[in-house]
Amino acid sequence: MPITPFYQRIADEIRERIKSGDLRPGDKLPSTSELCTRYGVSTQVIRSVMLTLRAEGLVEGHQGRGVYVRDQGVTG
Amino acid sequence: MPITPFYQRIADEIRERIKSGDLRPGDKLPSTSELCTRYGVSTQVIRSVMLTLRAEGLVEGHQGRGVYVRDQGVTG
DNA sequence: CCACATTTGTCCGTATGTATC
DNA sequence: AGATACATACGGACAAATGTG
Repeated sequence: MPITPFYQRIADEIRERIKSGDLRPGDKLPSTSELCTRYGVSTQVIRSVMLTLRAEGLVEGHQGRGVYVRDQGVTG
Repeated sequence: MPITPFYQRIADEIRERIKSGDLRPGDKLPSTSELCTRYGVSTQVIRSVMLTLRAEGLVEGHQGRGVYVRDQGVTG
């Protein structure tokens, strides 16, 4: 049984929080440094998480503001 | 007008090649080091490209073998 | 089965740019 | 002007799977 890498576990957790409604559209995710501290990983791992979640259309990042949960099922 | 980052340009190019049929399901993409040399970027950039393309379901990587174009529209 | 090269996967540390507050 | 915060990129290191000889 393969071990799950950090970036995937974190992505899974955030994805589940979004799908379960714990995190709703418009909600702001914790900052990158906050997530780094919380999970004990580097910024690269968090970047991988956000890259994945963005590609899936679940979140969108804004420089200087933060990363926000998108309205699910909305592409524009 | 924003400049397009490397990882996004490379991802766009590969994505277009897949959607246009230039790269077909089952085709093997060039190796990571090959792409690094070709585009003059680091492995991290290529990793970001593959992470994005994988999240989009366009390709799938296999350790020791390579990255292959997936049958589009097939989830399993 | 073992040794080796190849290739993808994962992670760390650091630096710089740009946008927001 | 400064602090905060996301975005991009480089370099280095090690693990795991595969194919070849």
